[in-house]
Amino acid sequence: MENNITITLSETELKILDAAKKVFVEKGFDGASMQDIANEAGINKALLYYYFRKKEFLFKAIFKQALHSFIPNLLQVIQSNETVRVKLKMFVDNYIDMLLLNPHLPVFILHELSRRPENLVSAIKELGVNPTLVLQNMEKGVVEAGGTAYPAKHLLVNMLAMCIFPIAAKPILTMLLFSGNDEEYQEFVSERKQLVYEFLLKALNL
Amino acid sequence: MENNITITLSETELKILDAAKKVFVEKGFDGASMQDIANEAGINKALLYYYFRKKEFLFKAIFKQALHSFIPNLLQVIQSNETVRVKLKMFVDNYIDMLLLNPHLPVFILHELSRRPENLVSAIKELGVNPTLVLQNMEKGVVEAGGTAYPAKHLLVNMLAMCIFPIAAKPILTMLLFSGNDEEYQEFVSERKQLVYEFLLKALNL
DNA sequence: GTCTATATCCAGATAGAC
DNA sequence: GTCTATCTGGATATAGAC
Repeated sequence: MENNITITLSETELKILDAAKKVFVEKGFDGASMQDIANEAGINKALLYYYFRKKEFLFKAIFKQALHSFIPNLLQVIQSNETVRVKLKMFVDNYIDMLLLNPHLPVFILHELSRRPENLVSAIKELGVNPTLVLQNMEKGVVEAGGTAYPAKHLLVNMLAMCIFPIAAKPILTMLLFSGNDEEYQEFVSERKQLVYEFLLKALNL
Repeated sequence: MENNITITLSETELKILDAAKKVFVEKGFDGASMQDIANEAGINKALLYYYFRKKEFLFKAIFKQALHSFIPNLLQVIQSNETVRVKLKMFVDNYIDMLLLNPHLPVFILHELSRRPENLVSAIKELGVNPTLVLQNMEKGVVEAGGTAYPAKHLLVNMLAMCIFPIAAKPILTMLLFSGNDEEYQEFVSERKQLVYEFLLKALNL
């Protein structure tokens, strides 16, 4: 199973990966052209093919990275020795902060997975994440802290939803709730770090 | 502002719109080809241009429709004479049911809006939805029913998030939580109609 | 209104010079 | 390794016959 090797990437290869990440995440696989990526990287288009041979291969390299950020390292937070409250706060804070830095990430991942779910099977395996344990810990942790039992899968989805959706739906929310004012939107999302946390506490009776 | 007219659409035009909806919503603007749409409609490609002149025009017709479904008619539910609890239940039930029938809708809307937010301004105006009143009503309704005050905009986003996200993230959730078993995923989403409702009640102390 | 044929363009991909 | 030049296919879009 461990057929990975570590290689040192050249300067150019790094430039390409950076550029490809930016372009793919913003435009999606179908909307991005190899010319776009070459321009962004400041190199010749043929070089892309020299290093990656096909658009698809370059894309897969990017997609894997992106998926790793998107599926947060729940294990680390949930399996830590903190109280449930602290864990929840840490998770929401860190995840929303990460998403604010990568605002296009959610829509990119959701769109590409919806177009080509096949990619997922292999990618998930490489992640090595098994959520079952995490879920059991969550549910037990809540009850032991005196909270109300709530199905762990639904709780996890609720948490992710409340963090991810406002980032994914930025354009429509900015328009609908803030008349297009971007600063108000940013402020709103920052507020959510505290408000989502409180919402979860109340819902779980913690 | 009212420069709309009502026209009767021909059989062929309806076939085209149906096909275009299916193809665009599944593949996105960049991923869909006019040939795809012609095939789906069972007609000649040139006919598409006869009726809509440009891919973009055909797309806009579809997008407008889709946006209307995606921004639910909150007004109707919220402004009704029911109790807050009933309103919440009705909203979650109806919205999740609609999304289950249109599983690609969320990602389609989010992706296209993220690619071309310009389209939004005009589309929103045509919707004629002003959420401010709705929001005030929600907040007041909760407090008057004996619940805990919670910022209405955040409440609205939480509700939408918990309904929309599990549909948008179907592939990854099916894989991560149900080892790829589709029926279990479907079952899970149906359960949410009740569980999201209860989650909201508890969080609002209702 | 509906079709066939075709023009035009652009994107992915390769060949080969340096 | 990096570039220029080029091939090839497929996509948008139009012309014109029926």
